[in-house]
Amino acid sequence: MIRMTEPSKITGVPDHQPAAGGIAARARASVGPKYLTGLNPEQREAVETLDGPVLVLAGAGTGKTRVLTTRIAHILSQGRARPAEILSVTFTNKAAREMKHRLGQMLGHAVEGMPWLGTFHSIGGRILRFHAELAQLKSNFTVLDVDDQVRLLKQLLQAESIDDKRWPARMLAGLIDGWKNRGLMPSQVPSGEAAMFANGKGGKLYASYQERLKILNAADFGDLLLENIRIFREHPDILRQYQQRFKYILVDEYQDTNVAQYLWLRLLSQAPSFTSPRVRGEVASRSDAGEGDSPSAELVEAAPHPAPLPMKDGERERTKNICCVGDDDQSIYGWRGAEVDNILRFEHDFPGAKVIRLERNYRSTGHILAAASHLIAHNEGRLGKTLRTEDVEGEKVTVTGSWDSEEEARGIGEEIEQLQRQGEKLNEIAILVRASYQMREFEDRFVTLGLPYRVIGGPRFYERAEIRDALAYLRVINSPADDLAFERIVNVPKRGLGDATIQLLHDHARKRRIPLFEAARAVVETDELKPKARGSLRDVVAQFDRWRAQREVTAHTDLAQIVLDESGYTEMWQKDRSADAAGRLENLKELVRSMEEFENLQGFLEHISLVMDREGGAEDDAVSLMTLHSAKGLEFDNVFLPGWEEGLFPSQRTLDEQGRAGLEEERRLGHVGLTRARRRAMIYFATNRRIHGTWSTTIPSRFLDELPAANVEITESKGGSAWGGTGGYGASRFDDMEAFGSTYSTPGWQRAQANRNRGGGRNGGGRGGFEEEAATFSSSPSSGPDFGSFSSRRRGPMTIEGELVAKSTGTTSEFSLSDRVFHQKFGYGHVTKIDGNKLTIHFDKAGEKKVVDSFVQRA
DNA sequence: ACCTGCTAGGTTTTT
DNA sequence: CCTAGCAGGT
Repeated sequence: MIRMTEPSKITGVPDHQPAAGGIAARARASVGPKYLTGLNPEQREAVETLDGPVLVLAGAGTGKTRVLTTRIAHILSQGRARPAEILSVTFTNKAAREMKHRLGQMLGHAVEGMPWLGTFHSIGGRILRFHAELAQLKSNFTVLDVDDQVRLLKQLLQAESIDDKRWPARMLAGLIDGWKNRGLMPSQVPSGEAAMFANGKGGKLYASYQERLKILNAADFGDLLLENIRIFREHPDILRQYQQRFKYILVDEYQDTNVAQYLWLRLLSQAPSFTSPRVRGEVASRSDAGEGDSPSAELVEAAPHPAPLPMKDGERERTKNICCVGDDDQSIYGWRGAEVDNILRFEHDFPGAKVIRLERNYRSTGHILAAASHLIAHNEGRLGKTLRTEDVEGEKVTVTGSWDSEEEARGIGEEIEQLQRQGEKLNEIAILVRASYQMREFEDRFVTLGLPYRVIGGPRFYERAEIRDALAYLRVINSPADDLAFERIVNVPKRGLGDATIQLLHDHARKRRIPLFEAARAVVETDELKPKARGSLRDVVAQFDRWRAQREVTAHTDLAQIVLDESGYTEMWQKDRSADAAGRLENLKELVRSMEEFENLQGFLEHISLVMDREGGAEDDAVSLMTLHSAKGLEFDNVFLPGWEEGLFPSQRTLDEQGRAGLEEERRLGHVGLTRARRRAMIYFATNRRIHGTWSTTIPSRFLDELPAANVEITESKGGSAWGGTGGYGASRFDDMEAFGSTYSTPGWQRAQANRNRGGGRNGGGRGGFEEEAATFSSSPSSGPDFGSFSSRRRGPMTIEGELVAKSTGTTSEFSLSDRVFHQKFGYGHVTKIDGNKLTIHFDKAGEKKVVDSFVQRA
C-alpha cells in the first residue's frame, strides 16, 4: 500500500554538492557535473533554469527526454529537492517507464524514491486514494475502463427507458468523457450541451452516472483528475499540503494536456501561499482575455466558490518551479480534448516564464528535416521553431504514385525486400498510416511475402476479454460491491444464470440498496429461483466467500491461479477449440505472472487498469505497422508513409468537422510522420482507393504540394534509380499515371502549376506540384494562398470528395457488357462486369482486372 | 443459450 | 464492401 507520509528511507538522496556544482562554477564555463556534459547550450539551459516557470519547446528529435531526466538529476544533485518532492508527469506509461529507466541509469537506485513520477492518471489516482472519502469513495475504489463505463451507462439508459439505439451509451460515454476532460462536474455542464443527449436528459444522466459510480465504489479515468480538482478546490488545506510537497513540477508532452489536466497542474503549481482563490482568478482572467467559447469559461462560471483563503501577511510569494516540455507542432490529439492552447498560452498563464527552444535535431538527415519543416511552416497558430541538423543531407524524401492501394502495398513490400537485401534491419522499417483500415492491405501483402511484421497499437492487453474476465473475478473478491465485475462473470463460464436470474438479482439489490453480490447471497436463501439456478448461484457465492477467506493466507498470485482453476474459467478455454484459445490461456498465464510485481491483490488491482500495457515481442526482427498517431515518440531509419491523398490524409472528416484547425492538426500529423525517419522517408499516394467498398479516384494530398521541391524526389513505385530497380511493374505503372492525365510527372506538375497561377478554377488543378522554397517564404509566410483556395473550396457546394465522387461515379458507365476495350497497361480485352464506374475486364493477355472506366477506351 | 440474419455505419487513442 | 453489434428465432 502507498503511504501518505513520504518515506525518508530514500536511498542515495544526494544532499552533497557535486564537485563543480554551484552557481559560480556554472557561470565560469562549461565545466559542470558530468551529467551535463554532452548537452548543447539550449538543452543545458533547460536543465539548469531551475527557478520559475519554464517552457521547453522541444522539436522532434531534439533530446526532450534527455532534458527532462537530466533536469531531475540536476535538481537532485543540487540538493534543491528530494526525490519525493518532484512531481513529474507524463501521458503514457511508456513515457513514464522510459524516464524511470533513464533516470535509473543516471542516478542508480535513487529512482526508487521518485514516487511522483508517473502518468497524470496514475498520480491523480494515487492522490485520490489518499482522500477517497472526500469523493464519497473508499480507498480501494475500482477504476473503470471504457467497457465498464458503457455497460453502466447502458443500465442507466434502460432505467430511464431511453432508446439506446437512438442514443447509444457509447455516445453518452463520449460526452461525459469530454466534459470531464474539460474539468466540468455535472452541475457545470453548459445547459445547451447537457440538453444535447436524449432530449435534454444528458446532464441528468451524467449526474446519476456519477452517483452510481460512488455506490459502486468506482471511478472512471476522468474522475482520477476531476475528483482531484474538486478536492483541491474544496479543501485548500489539502491542496496546500501538495503544493508544499512538490518543489518542482515537470510535465512531458504539454501540448497534449486537456483542460482538466491544465487546471490540475495550475492548482498544484501555485505557490503554497496562494491557494485556490488565486487559481480561479487566473483562470478567469484567462478566459476573460480569450474567446468566449474557451472551454474554461463555463467552468469558471459554474465553479462553486468556496470561501477564499486569506493570504497571510508576511508569506512571500514563491516562484513556482514548473517546467513543461512539449512541441506545439506535434499536437495531434485535439480531437480527444487536448488543448494546443495550453502550450500556446503558457507565457500568459505562467507570467515570467522562460521559453527555451530546442531546435537542434539529432535524428533525421537534412532532406527529411527540411521537408518536415517546410510542411509544418504552412501552419498558422504555432510558436515557431526551425529544426536544423548537422547531419548529412542524406537521401531526398521520395514521393511515389501508385495505381491503387493494392499496388501501393505491393510496391512498398518490394521496397522493403530491397532494403532488407541491402542489410537494413526490419526493426528499422516502419509503415505509418493515417487510418487503421489501411493496415489490412499491408498485412495481406506481408503474409503472402512471408515478411515478418508487427502491428503496433490495437487492443491493449487488459482490454482482452479473458483478461477482463479474470480481473472481474479478482475485483469481486477485492470489492464485493463491484457489481459490474460481478455481473460480468456471474455466468462466465456458463452456469445457467441467464437474464432472468440477473434481473431478479438487480431487483433485489435495488430494493434493499445492497450490491448484487449480497443480493445473490440473500436470494439463494429464498425459493424465488428455479432449483438449478439457485444451486448454481449458491455455489458461486460460496466460492467467493471461500476465496476471500483464502486471500488472508495465500499469496495473491496463487490465489489468482486458484480462482481461475476453481471457477472453471481456465477449463472453459481449454475446452474451447477456436484458434485463439491457446493465446488466451497464454495471456492468462501472463496476467498471473505480472501480478508478482505487486505486493498484494489490492496493489495489483489499483494499478492494473492504469499501468498495464501490452508489450509487443520487440525481440524479433519485424517491420512495424502502425498509425501516425501511435508513431509519435518513435523513430526508425526507414519510414514509409502511404496514403497521402485528399480525403484520407488530410482526412476529409477532420476537415469537415474541424475546418482549419483540423487541417492544421492533420498537417502536424504529417510532420510527425516525416520526423519519425532518420535516414529515409518514403511517401506514397494511390490514384484509386476503395472507400466503403466503392472505388474512388483520388487526388494527391495537398501536403505533397507543400513539400519543398529541393528535398523531394519523385520516383516510380519501383525501379527508381536510387535503388536499382529490378523491372516489373514500375514502367507500366507510370504509364497508368500518364494516362490519368496529370500526375507527379514533371510535365503534369508544370501544367498544374500553370493552372494554379492562373487562379486555379477547377478543383482538379489543386493537384499541383511542389512549392518552390523561395515562393513560399516570400509570398505566404503563413499559407495565405493555401487557405484562400481551401476556403473557397469549402464555400462552394462541393467538397473535394464529393466532387470527385460525382465526377467518377455520378454518371453510369458509357460502356456495356462485352464491349471491346483498350487499356494502356493491360492491352485489349472485353468488359465482363460493370459496377458504376468500375469495370471488370477480361484482358487477352493480363487476365481479369478491375479498372476504372476512365482508363480504358473503346477499341 | 446459441446461432443466424439483418442493419447501420465506417479516423485517430491514452488512461 | 465488410464487419460489428443486435434482435429474433430455434
